[in-house]
Amino acid sequence: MSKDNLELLTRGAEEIIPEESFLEQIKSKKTLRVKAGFDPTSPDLHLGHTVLLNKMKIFQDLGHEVIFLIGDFTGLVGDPSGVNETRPVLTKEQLNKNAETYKKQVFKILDPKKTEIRFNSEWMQEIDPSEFIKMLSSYTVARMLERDDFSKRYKSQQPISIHEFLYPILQGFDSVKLEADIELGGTDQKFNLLLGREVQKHYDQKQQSILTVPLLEGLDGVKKMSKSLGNYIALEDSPDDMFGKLMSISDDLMWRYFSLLSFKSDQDINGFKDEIEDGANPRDIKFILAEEIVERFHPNKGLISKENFINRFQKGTISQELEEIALKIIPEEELLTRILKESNLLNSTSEAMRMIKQGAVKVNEEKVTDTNFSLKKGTSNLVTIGKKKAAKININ
RNA sequence: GGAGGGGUUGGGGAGCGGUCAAACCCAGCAGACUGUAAAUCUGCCGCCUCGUGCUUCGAAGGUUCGAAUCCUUCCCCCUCCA
Repeated sequence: MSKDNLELLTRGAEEIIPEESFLEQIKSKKTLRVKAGFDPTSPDLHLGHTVLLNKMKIFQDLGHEVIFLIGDFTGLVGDPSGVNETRPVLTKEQLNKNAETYKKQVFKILDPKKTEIRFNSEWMQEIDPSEFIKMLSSYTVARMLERDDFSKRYKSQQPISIHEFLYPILQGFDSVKLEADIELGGTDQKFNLLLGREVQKHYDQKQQSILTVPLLEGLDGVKKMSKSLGNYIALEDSPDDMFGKLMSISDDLMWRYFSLLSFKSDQDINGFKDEIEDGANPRDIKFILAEEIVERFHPNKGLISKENFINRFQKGTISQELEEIALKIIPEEELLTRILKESNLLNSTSEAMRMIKQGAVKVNEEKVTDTNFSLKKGTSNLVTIGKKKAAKININ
């Protein structure tokens, strides 16, 4: 194992525990079993997930066995990490559906031929009660309560369901079954990952090392990227959407994204920083980031989406791929306010009234100021609302 | 099982008989500025036929000239005691 490879593996990692045994494992040239678990709770993968997936890919490229574990059984329990209340339990059908979507998406990053996909229901469903008890005896309530979110909830008398204690242990048991040498996870998983070591020890197995990666901040730059917060970039987003969202992040956040998402070398990234110091426009550097990321998930679309972006925002013109809306009206002409609502560009005529009053609406490049403005039957009009919404509306 | 507290417009949270479409904060949206942003400033932020119009404050009734505010019943949440 060369020094470069080690750097690749540890770059961007938050913590490696215990560091010594990790280094030993890497240097041993043995093929390692590297596990990362995913809760099949959210059907869409976003860039936040890719921080971990990229790390898995690196292990994979270096010849290690990467196990993509789908926690279809533990999903029934619900991971209490970082949550201050009991999570709702998902139905079996929901879990299965989500798992399928996961599989489809991870191979945008991982090499399908080198990835071992496993479901923990595989062994959890078979487990017999005495084995189950043995497993649960691997950890104590007191130690479980050491965990931050549990202790907070316990102290503030918030409910903690018994089954929530099971989750970390089950996850640890997965490591036993898979004979994991290394487990990867987000920083919020630290407790669970460490507990895996305890469970392995309980089963007289060699303890895994753990490597945690930071949680990627979402578009707002503050909260972690998540679907429920709406600050995410999904792998399934269109190239233009993806590019636009990436360009909308703050300059500060750009560096975070560079280090966690880009495959550019530290040297390159530092070079970019120098360029900006020397007066380069940070926007142009952000272009590089956006293009790389879009290109990764939509091959050959990076440059096109960049051009679309420039056309749309920089030159103030609208890209060619406009949404076309056909609208039928009965009278000879119809109020623009109603048309905006009918076309679903806006939610209500009240909103349309406001937009017009605020000078946000343009028809065929002309700003509309009159709330009684109408469009005639048989015409085709380019309507824009603010900077983000635009459509060609054909009225018949 | 017993005793209290509460459900307000996306979230948080005021209001506690008229001046309430409902303070304030956050989120969101628009305009200005700019380097796409961010930050900042300004405005908006229930619905429509845009008017001293209409429908909202857990639900249904009731008292009143008038209710988010008072009464009754119901539903739901929380805390404390057991």
